[in-house]
Amino acid sequence: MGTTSDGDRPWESYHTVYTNAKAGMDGVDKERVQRVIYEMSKGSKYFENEQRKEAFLKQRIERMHAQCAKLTTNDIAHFQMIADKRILESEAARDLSKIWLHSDMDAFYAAVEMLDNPSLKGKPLAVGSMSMICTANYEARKFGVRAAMPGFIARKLCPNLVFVPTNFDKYMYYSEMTRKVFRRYDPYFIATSLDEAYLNITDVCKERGVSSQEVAEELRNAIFEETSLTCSAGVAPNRLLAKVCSDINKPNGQFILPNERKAIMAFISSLPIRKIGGIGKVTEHILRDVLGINTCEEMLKKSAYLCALFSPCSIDFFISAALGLGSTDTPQFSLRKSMSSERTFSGTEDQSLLYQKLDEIADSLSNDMQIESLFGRTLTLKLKTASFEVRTRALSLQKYIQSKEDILSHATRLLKAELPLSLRLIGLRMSHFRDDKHGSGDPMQKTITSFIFSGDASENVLCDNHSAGTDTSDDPLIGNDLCFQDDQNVPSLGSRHPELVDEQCFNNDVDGWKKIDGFKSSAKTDEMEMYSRTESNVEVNETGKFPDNRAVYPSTREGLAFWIDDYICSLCGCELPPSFIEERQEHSDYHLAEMLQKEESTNNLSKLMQERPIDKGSSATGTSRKRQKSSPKGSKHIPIDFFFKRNKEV
DNA sequence: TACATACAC
DNA sequence: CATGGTGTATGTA
Repeated sequence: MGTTSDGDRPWESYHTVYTNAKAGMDGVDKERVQRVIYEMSKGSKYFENEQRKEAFLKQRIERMHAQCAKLTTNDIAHFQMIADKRILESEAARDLSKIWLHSDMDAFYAAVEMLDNPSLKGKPLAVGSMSMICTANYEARKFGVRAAMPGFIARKLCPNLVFVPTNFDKYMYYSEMTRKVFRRYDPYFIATSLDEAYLNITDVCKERGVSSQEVAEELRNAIFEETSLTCSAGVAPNRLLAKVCSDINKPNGQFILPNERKAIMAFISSLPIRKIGGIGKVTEHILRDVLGINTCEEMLKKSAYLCALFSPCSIDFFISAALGLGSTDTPQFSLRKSMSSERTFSGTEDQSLLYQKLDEIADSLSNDMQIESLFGRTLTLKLKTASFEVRTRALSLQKYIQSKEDILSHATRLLKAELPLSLRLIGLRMSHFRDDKHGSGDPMQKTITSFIFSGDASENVLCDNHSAGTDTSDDPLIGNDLCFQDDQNVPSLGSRHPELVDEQCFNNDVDGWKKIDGFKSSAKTDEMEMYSRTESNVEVNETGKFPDNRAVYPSTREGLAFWIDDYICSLCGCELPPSFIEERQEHSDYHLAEMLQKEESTNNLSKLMQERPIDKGSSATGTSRKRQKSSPKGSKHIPIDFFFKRNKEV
């Protein structure tokens, strides 16, 4: 490893996240792309920081290498026994009884923009700004333009690149249309972002006596007919594999992996580990440089070394993935663990300016917390220096806070201790939320939430989703351990009683939601859509930002197709059994009132929000937790509680 | 608890 | 000119 050819071809040693091949990048002149990226980056503060990080990674790799070199034959035999045991245990837990479909929209944001403005068709398009691109269409990808790449570099690669700023309200509108289709195949589908979702199609296949391939074709056709957008799908016995499969024939394609161990092993064996969700640039680098691992098959072969170098958690993740195992259950919902707000600005050391930024961020965070009725007791200040170094400073309080004043006073103290500094980003995060059963009010809120959630997560509203489950989301970490993520672990958890929910697991798959994005894919990424705030935010927050979606796009709400299948609210996804007649009426009234209010105060949303923490139910994403609030007044009577499983809250 | 990392999207 | 924002998990001290 060392210095490859830094002298002759320096660009080869500058590795960025967006230089990996993804879907649509086949005919790209990779060397030219790499060279342009290097030339445009060289000498910048960002570049220097990347070099510094690479140097640390190199040291870490060398340490691990040395650790391997010290292993004796005996050590290796010992670790091999441990590895073999884990492999047997994991294999014994293999579940081939489910059929999961992962749906991934093709270049989602860019596709929506082209649909909205047909004159963009055929032109290379990037959604985002000169600083950052969220998604590029396939025309642009031919030039090496990709999500997560700064716009000014993309323009160098493709001088005729057309830029369109993000319009999240549009993406949410189209995303909702796709979710209406998903719901017909799996009412409990898991939306991980605006453009991705996991559907358990086991029952659909069984009940209709059709193959998973037919279901995938039908679903993709339905999405195309109803949205004029294309998507790719992957079908496999678990979510981890389904996700990998949806990338195989992208765009506008599908790949079905049968529920047969032999087929799975043949598929996974030659699969580059980087294709697996949870294995990112760093983990890939470490496994390749330290152990020569590039594929899942090699990961199994080197399992003894993995056991010698990583934590149990990480080992389980690696072994599971190498065997093609993954989560097969539908996760329960989980509660939000933190909420944050951060902003990048042109670097400055002007303290009054920095305190002003802090004020804005505290205000933003406080507003978001009010929307979900959250009170937290740990505040974390995040700083990024002008040289891109990131620092965090945390403080835990005795009492739970939410107001801008409380947040700002503590944040100011934290910041003051760090100055003087030249900064380019300031962020605030609150965590350790009050469990409050009713922090704000209605005791029922939570309950309801849970309900809601059940639906799919995502989407809707309230829900949060996220968490629970498993899959992918998280990642493992690397270091020396990573944890696994998904599946594997999950199996056990999954098998527990869903009723109690455990939440332990969390996250994962589901999560997507929050972010917005859509990105996806291909190997790593395709689009990234960044954004952030949850969908809900969008709705709510939009306030300031967008004009109110509904006014522009008839979102679901306007359609008022309130009760899907007679029990699922089409606006927020909440489920109320048919017998809850009164409650449903109230719930409908709530949405109606909400819409009316919004219209009245289209421009005052922010104010509105502050006054009523309620959030409109809608939002989606949010994670759970308090979000619930949404329930409208309906809560009055409703003992709905017992319908949900309630979790713990943490 | 505090902080740093990795990762997803 | 110019390299994002939100959330979760884990390791380590």
